[in-house]
Amino acid sequence: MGIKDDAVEVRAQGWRTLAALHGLIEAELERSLQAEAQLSVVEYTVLDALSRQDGWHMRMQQLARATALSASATTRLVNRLEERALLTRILCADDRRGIYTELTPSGIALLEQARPVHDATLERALAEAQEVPELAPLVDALPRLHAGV
Amino acid sequence: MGIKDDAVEVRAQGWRTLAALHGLIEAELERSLQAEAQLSVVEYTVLDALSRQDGWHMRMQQLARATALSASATTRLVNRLEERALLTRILCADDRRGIYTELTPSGIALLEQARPVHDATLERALAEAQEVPELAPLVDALPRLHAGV
DNA sequence: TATTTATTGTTGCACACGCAACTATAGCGC
DNA sequence: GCGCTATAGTTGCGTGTGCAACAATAAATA
Repeated sequence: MGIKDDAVEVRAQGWRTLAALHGLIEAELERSLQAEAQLSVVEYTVLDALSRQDGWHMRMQQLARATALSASATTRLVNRLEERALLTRILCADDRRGIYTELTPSGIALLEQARPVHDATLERALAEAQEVPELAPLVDALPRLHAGV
Repeated sequence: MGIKDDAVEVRAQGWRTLAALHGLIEAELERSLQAEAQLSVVEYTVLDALSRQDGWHMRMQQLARATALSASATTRLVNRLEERALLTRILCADDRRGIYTELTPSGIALLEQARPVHDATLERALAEAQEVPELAPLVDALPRLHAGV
């Protein structure tokens, strides 16, 4: 029973660490992306996800999953980006309920401007987190996940 | 240069994995805690943090850090919990700017009711994440962080 | 002591979010 | 073909959030 309780506590602690690191990184990304490219983190996530998609288009629901957002939030997120002409909605031919989104040249350009900012901030945030004893082990573990790639 | 670019991409991918897992877990916790204890995740985080604090009181700023929230959001978060009589504000004697927060008996009771829900949901969410190829490596790495405890 | 500067917490405001209800299209059974 | 259920996306509404400006107290400096 002691062993079982330990497992619970270890999970809880792992979750707290994960949440803390996530909060720290997201806050820094939010600031720098907002300052350098007028993009929020989710907005950047959308542009980035679209750019890494074959053919550069995704359905609303895919975007919702990629951003961990609700359907309604995704609609408005796409609205904002479309109003700024960073992407366009494209009606789906075979399934007339579906809507594809696709980056515009402006969207690609802004993404290419924002990506180095994103990457540099991420590197800096991880370095800072490295200094926090609580977070350091997770920071170390992170690059090992996809090291083989 | 190829090596350096790889490091950037590995970091980005690690961050995407971290964000995805965080989003998945938080969404499930949000639902179950709301349903079973009328608590949001941050609200639970506050109660939990207070319960694990010596003397059971923390300053606003500590809470802000523990929840990765802004100062203003923390003020209102404490307002909500205080209105529900789950915690109380206590003026700091030595530093009259500071304000301590302390769990009430109701707060402790609700936390004790919510904690098993939280822990069970966390276990379930991690098990689900385990099934997602993208997330599995991180799920595996998580308990190793504090395994020695 | 008087003045300036830093720190702690709160409030006005605009905005992004989730939930529930809605419309429109697709797919299935008869 | 006709209904029924499921799915895709949008909109109304209430609420939680961050930023900037603020008040109150502490600490530093002269």
